[in-house]
Amino acid sequence: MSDLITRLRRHQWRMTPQRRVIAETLDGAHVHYTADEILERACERMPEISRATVYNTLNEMVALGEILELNFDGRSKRYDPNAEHDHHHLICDGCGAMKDVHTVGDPLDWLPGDERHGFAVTEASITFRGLCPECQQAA
Amino acid sequence: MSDLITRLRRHQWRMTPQRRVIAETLDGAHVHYTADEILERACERMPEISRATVYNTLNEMVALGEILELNFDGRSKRYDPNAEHDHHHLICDGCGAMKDVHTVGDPLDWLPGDERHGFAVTEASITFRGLCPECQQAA
DNA sequence: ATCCTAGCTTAGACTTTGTCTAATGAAAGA
DNA sequence: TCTTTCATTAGACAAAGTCTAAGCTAGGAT
Ligand SMILES: [Mn+2]
Ligand SMILES: [Mn+2]
Ligand SMILES: [Zn+2]
Ligand SMILES: [Zn+2]
Repeated sequence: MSDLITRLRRHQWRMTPQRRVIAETLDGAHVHYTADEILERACERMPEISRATVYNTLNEMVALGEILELNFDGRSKRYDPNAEHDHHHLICDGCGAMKDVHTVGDPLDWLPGDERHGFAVTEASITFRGLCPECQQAA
Repeated sequence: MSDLITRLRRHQWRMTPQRRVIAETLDGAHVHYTADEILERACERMPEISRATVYNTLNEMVALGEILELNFDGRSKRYDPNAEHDHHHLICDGCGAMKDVHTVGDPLDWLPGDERHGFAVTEASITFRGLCPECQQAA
């Protein structure tokens, strides 16, 4: 299920131990770590890995189109290995839990022509918010 | 048309010259300045105003619910005086131009029950992207 | 009109997140 | 194995925002 590494191999991209550890950290469903969380996890397996390498590698993976860079809160960016299948996000206002979600139909259809200000609109990304099951209980 | 100041008066909120200048800078449609842009504009009318006051005042206005804090690019936050009417945003990938837009219908309806992961979903915000008329010409 | 006080403003130190640099190290083809 | 090119590293730097402690002021009380 190491899908991300398989995809990365397809590019001419020197595979170093550092890059492998970072890619393995990122692999999985509903994974949306910050650079710092990735560094922390990578350090458990490779204590000498540097912060600069984590940032370099993440930025390269984004440039290759194999991971997504997300900005939800204006604090740290989050990195999403699910770059293959278009999706949106659902975030818990209580604990920050974050899920990949899919809408019924194409969000571009929800923006009528007279609301487009002459733009050629090509993309829409949606952030849904609410309370996860655990946080609903707590409330 | 100084709508924001009118709204701010309704809260118990000491009206200082600094706060008035910041509120006046923010007033208007399709205004989405960064804190730094607001500081720059405020300084034209009140050169001694401090960066800390701009940040303090913006955070208070957000807490009062009279302006919105927006995060698009993971760089600086933007502040939106249009907090009364629900809306979304359309951004030009070329020049960064940003428009308020309205969808046909309620975005919460586009998220089916089996995509909600048990969350109580209360809000959706959409960022549309594309090219503005000027940037389409340039391309 | 003056006083008083809670709360506002200020400069600048500090924090967080991320980028850059220049020296060293190592992957991969010849 | 050798070589070249690209990757890694520590630490300096930068941008955006928060915090602190000292002085100032808006607006109510007298
Ligand atoms: Mn995702
Ligand atoms: Mn807006
Ligand atoms: Zn939660
Ligand atoms: Zn444009």
